[in-house]
Parts: sequence; structure tokens; C-alpha cells
Amino acid sequence: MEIRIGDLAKRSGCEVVTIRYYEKEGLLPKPARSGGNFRLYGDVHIERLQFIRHCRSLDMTLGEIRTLLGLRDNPTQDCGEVNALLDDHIQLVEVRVAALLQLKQHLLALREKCSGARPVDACGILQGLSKRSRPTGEASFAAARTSRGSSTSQI
Amino acid sequence: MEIRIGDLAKRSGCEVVTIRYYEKEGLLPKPARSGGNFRLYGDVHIERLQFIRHCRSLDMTLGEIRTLLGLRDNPTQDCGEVNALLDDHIQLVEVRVAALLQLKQHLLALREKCSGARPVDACGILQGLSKRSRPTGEASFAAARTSRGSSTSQI
DNA sequence: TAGAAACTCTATAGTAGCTATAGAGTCAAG
DNA sequence: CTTGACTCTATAGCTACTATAGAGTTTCTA
Repeated sequence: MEIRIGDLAKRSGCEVVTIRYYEKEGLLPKPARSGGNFRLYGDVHIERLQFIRHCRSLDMTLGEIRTLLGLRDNPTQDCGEVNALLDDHIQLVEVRVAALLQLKQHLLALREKCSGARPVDACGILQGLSKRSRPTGEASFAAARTSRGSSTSQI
Repeated sequence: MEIRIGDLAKRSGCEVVTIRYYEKEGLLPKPARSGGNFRLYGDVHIERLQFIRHCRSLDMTLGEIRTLLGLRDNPTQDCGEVNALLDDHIQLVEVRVAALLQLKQHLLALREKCSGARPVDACGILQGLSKRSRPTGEASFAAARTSRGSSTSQI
């Protein structure tokens, strides 16, 4: 059973270009080609792409996924590395949540400085932003930084 | 009082290249130049860069900051737009927190599938990742996606 | 069987917010 | 007068894609 890239895209819920991108990045093996040079995928590719997309839906980086795929392809050792990778990932998420919650507190504090429709000159928010912020101890919010991407659809 | 880019970097806690980047992006006005073509900054630049860095520490995008700077530079209208921008930003943070918390639940559920040091072939995590995940309703975690940047230091 | 629509191909550039590098010029101290 | 610290411009790289151009292939319809 061989399908073309468009069908694989529909099945996996990701874009055609993304599949080609994964191939270029070495996450998906190069598939066979038809007479007209179209990519032809089989069950192995379908399962592997599902694996990748599931990992992505859990917000793993392509680097982490590469590691997991490597462990899957080399099933000699024990799965301690898999556990460790996932534990690290969970911890990362926890750090991000904490940073975001603190960030939200700062934003709310700032928001309270202006409630009305006064002229911009007198706006407490803009004035608050000009000062060298030190409301409760200026943490680094780098961990909270996010992309505003479109949805990662289901597989 | 005119300082060079390195001093401004030290004062603001951001890199020299970042300052030049902000200038290129039109967030910082082009400064005067010395005889040797070095940038010379005054109080106006210092305050403006502090404003920018504070906004960045609150995780605003350069686009949002551009808007705020525009409102600051055009102080004719009321500050309703400032409020609205901040409200949007707060809401965005809330959405991200919710997405991350759900993500964490999925990760923890996955993590429970393997606890021991069994061979990778039998690892419940890898097997869980191969299946077309639908643990409790596969949300889109796009809002939780983050960069793992270095710290945004204080100003 | 011709033509058009739908699909696929490669290659390249763009996104955000920087960071890193190369290669050259400037300035102050010893 | 040389050393070292600083600055300059321009370019490429990072993540995980997305968008575009221009060409070829396959499939459907008239």
C-alpha cells in the first residue's frame, strides 16, 4: 500500500511541506519514488510520522524527537533515557507555568495603574513601563516566551 | 551627557547587537555619531531603551512595543488603546497557562506508562507515543509552544 | 484526445528576536 | 607605536515551519 504525500498529509493532519521538511531534517527516511518522481509512502512512514506528530503535540522539539526516534531505532539498551527525556520535558513545562503565572501578576499590577480614559500623558501604565521595574523582584520571564503559532492539529 | 553603545548596553542589561537591532527595527531612533562613526546616546535613548526592555521582560512582542511607543509619541488621544493592549496580553498569558497545564497532564499520563528499566522494545512511553493520542481530548497546545531562550536580564 | 484542474517537484526566502561571526576601523593606555 | 578594548557593517544562523515561484505529472472532463 503506497500513498502519495498529499494523502499522508491528510492522514497525519500536517502540511505537505512539513513532511518534506521532516525528511530534509532526517526525521523521516527518504521514501521510494514513482516514475514521475513523486514520493511514495508505506506503513512504516505513516506510523513514524504519527509518532513525530504526537511528540510535537506534546511540545517536544525536533531535537528531542530525534533522540526518541534514535532510541526506538536502537532498542538495545534499557529505556531509562526515554524516561529521563520525558522527565526533563515535564520539568520544563513546570518552569514555564511558574514563569507565566508570575508574569501575569506583573501584568495585572501594571494594569491596575490605569483604569480610566485619561489622556495618554497621564496614563499610569505607560509611566509604569518607563520605570526600571522592580515590583516584587523582576524574575526572568524567558521561560515564558512563546510563539503565537497556529494550531497543531490532531493525528 | 553622551554615552557609547557599550555603556548603554551595560546600563540596560541588553547586548550591543540587540541595541543595533532595535535601531534597525525602528524602535530606537538613530543616534548622533562621533567623529569616528561611533553611536552616541543621550538620556532620551536611555529612557526609551528602558521602556523597551521592561516591555520585553513582560513578554510583549516588538510589534506590541512599537504600538505602545507610538501611543507614547502621539499623546493626543486617551489611553484606552494602552489598556486594551495590556488586557489582550494578559488574556494571552492566561490562555498559555491553561494550555501548559493541560499539556503537563498529558505528559504525566504518558510518563506513568513506564517506570522501570525495561528494554526499549517494551517501553510504554514509546508505545504510547506511537498511538494516535486521544487521552482526554487532544487539545491544541500551540499556545504553549515556547522558545528556550537565554534569560532576559533586568534593566 | 485535448485541455484544464489538481497534484507534485525543487529551490529559495520569510517569520521572531535575537546571537554569532568575519573583517575592518577607532581610541586610550603603556 | 603597539597592544587591547571597543566599535563599525554585513552576513549567516537559530526553531519549526510557512509561503512563493516556476516547472513537471497525473487525473478528470468535454
